[in-house]
Amino acid sequence: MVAARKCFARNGFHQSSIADIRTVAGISSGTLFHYFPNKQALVLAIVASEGEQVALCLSQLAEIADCRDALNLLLQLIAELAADGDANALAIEIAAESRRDPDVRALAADNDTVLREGLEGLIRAGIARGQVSNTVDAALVAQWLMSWIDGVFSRVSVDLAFKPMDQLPLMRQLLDMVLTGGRVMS
Amino acid sequence: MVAARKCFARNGFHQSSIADIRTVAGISSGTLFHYFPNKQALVLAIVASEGEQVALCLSQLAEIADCRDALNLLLQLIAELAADGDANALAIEIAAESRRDPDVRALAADNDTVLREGLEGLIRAGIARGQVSNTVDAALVAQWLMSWIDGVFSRVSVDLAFKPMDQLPLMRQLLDMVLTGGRVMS
Amino acid sequence: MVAARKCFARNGFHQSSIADIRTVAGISSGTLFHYFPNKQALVLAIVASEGEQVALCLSQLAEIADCRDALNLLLQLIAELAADGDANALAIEIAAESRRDPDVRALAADNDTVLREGLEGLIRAGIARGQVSNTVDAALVAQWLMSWIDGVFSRVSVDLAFKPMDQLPLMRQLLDMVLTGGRVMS
Amino acid sequence: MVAARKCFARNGFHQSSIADIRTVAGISSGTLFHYFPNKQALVLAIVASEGEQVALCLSQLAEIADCRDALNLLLQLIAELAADGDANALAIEIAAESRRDPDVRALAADNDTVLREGLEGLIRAGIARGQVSNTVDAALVAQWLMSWIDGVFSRVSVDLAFKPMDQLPLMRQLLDMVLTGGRVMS
DNA sequence: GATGAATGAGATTTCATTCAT
DNA sequence: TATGAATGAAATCTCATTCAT
Repeated sequence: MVAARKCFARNGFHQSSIADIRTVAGISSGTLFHYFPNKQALVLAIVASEGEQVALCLSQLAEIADCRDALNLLLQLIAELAADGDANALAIEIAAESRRDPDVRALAADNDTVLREGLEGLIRAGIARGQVSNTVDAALVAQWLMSWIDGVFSRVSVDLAFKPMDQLPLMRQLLDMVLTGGRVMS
Repeated sequence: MVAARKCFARNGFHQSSIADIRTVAGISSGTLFHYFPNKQALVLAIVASEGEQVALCLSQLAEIADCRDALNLLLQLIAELAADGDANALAIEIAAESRRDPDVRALAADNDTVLREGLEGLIRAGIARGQVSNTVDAALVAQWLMSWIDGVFSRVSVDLAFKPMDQLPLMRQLLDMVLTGGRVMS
Repeated sequence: MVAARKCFARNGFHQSSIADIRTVAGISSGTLFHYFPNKQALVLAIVASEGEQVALCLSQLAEIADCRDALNLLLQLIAELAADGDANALAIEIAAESRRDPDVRALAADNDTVLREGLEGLIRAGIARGQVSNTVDAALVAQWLMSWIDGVFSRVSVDLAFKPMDQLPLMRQLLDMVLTGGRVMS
Repeated sequence: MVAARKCFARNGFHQSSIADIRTVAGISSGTLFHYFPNKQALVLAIVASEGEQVALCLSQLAEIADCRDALNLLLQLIAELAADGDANALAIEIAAESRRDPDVRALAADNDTVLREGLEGLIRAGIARGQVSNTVDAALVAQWLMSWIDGVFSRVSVDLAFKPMDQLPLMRQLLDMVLTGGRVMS
């Protein structure tokens, strides 16, 4: 499955033939279909594993006492992950594939919901603990962060000059301001 | 070709067969290949036409006297465009295809550069006219806006509950703050 | 399609690969699938063409003035057809395939009904014209003849020593007796 | 193997995969191939077991004192067996497979010969005992009965409205007449 | 210019069979 | 004996592209 990941990241789901994958994996086609009933199952397995990583990452962030620290760390993790070619490529492949395969879409939407609700949860926890202004609309801010996250992944892929890390200071200040509430809220 | 656009938006570049396209277009395969030497040319033509729309849009924005008005309008146009299913789908298809086909990537990168430099130009013009703080890093802000734009397109596609328009007030305030300079700059 | 017939008769539907058929037909696989969307369609086309032959044959028999002459001729035609290797082989293949593929079964059942009702019609016409005893149960006799017809096809295939023609005199006498009515009816 | 029988009857020899059979049998493929060297051996074993049943049935019929009683009983047994879905399906599968696999054909032909010669033997015994006219051509009548038997199996499979039992009275009268000799012989 | 029949390489998937454990 | 992971040949079907008409 690690081989499939590599192939898919490099060439995309539909441009990676079963022959490519089995060659990289060093197994026969029969063996491949012994473990995965069809190519879609392979794709779904990879989407699911991405989801597990998201969940794992969120559970670690949730243990950080200060909500702002947690979110700042998240921004940094995203910037790092976006710079990882394979992770980035897979994210875009999954987005594209979601448009066609309803099963992929469902799984990807689950992953997405986990992340978004995780962010929302972090913010709410921050409000509860008094670390974030109680005028903040947690759902809206979570959506805003999700846009940025998706955007960073996209940018890295499209614009070779884009360095996620360069965006961090600006985003941190904006996030700080948003969480502080004040004039910024809708 | 409007038929190809429809097919590509609906099913993706690789899932739309020539047969699909020629059926929707109501022409024979021979005729199709008379106008486009191969399938890739069809894809490139569509990517190019997207680019023309971007350029057209920017030229109109450049004529607006107040840089902030222009950028606010841009935010709104993006929010509207992202909500258009076909435009959104095509954007994602192009992003995915760019990862494999260098010709597509080159063309898409050109489109991207046009937009990014257009934004940067708007901001610089704003600085020159004194509408934007001269402490603002135009390139950085343009990149930040590009992230958000890409992110909004992505969000619409992934999260059915996401409404681009809901994000506008927040983004407008943030943009305003960023352009005003002050503490926000890196 | 004549090539497919040959292959199917020789090796059966599932033992004839597309490659076999296209080789015999002297065309490429692409061409084959240009005319038939899939292998099943090829099978169905052949089953349908068998049905047309049955209908044609029956329409000719229906024009014979004497019902007994018509039925006697039918017995002879069956005996001749059963001796034709390809026709015989196809009949058995169709019977076997009908057990699995509902579409084939439906078409084969149609063919079968046409023949059975044709026989019944011949007998009823004979009764109407006074050529056959009006104590005869036309449906039952038609069923009996159908059994014999199927049986002859089967026998030829299983028992190399079986000569359909040798059975004709016996069957003609039995048929004559049945149609004459008398003690024989149920 | 009872599981294989079930699968073969339901789906046919070539449509039943080894995986199907071993699942129904509740054993592993390794175990299956421990007992049967290959799939063909499984088919042959089933064909052979059919033959044993035929032989058993005949030996019981041979013990009946009156030849006509024995043959009448046989007609009834056939009508009952033909109505048994699995037995019927297998008979057709064997007929179809015989056309391709010489080993199957040889075994099936043996079974067939046993039955035909058994019938012939019953009739000859009847002649010897004076229960059947000595003008009767035993071989020919046996062939005629075999045709009917095969035909009944085929009819049941093709024509859902066909009830073997309905045919019995007619066949019994015809058989009676044939065995009595007289005008009916060739 | 327009057509659509023909091509054939290549894709996914199945399945009988083997063999190390 | 029993297992089931591994094999790889072969099957069906797709599709971008060509070219004679």
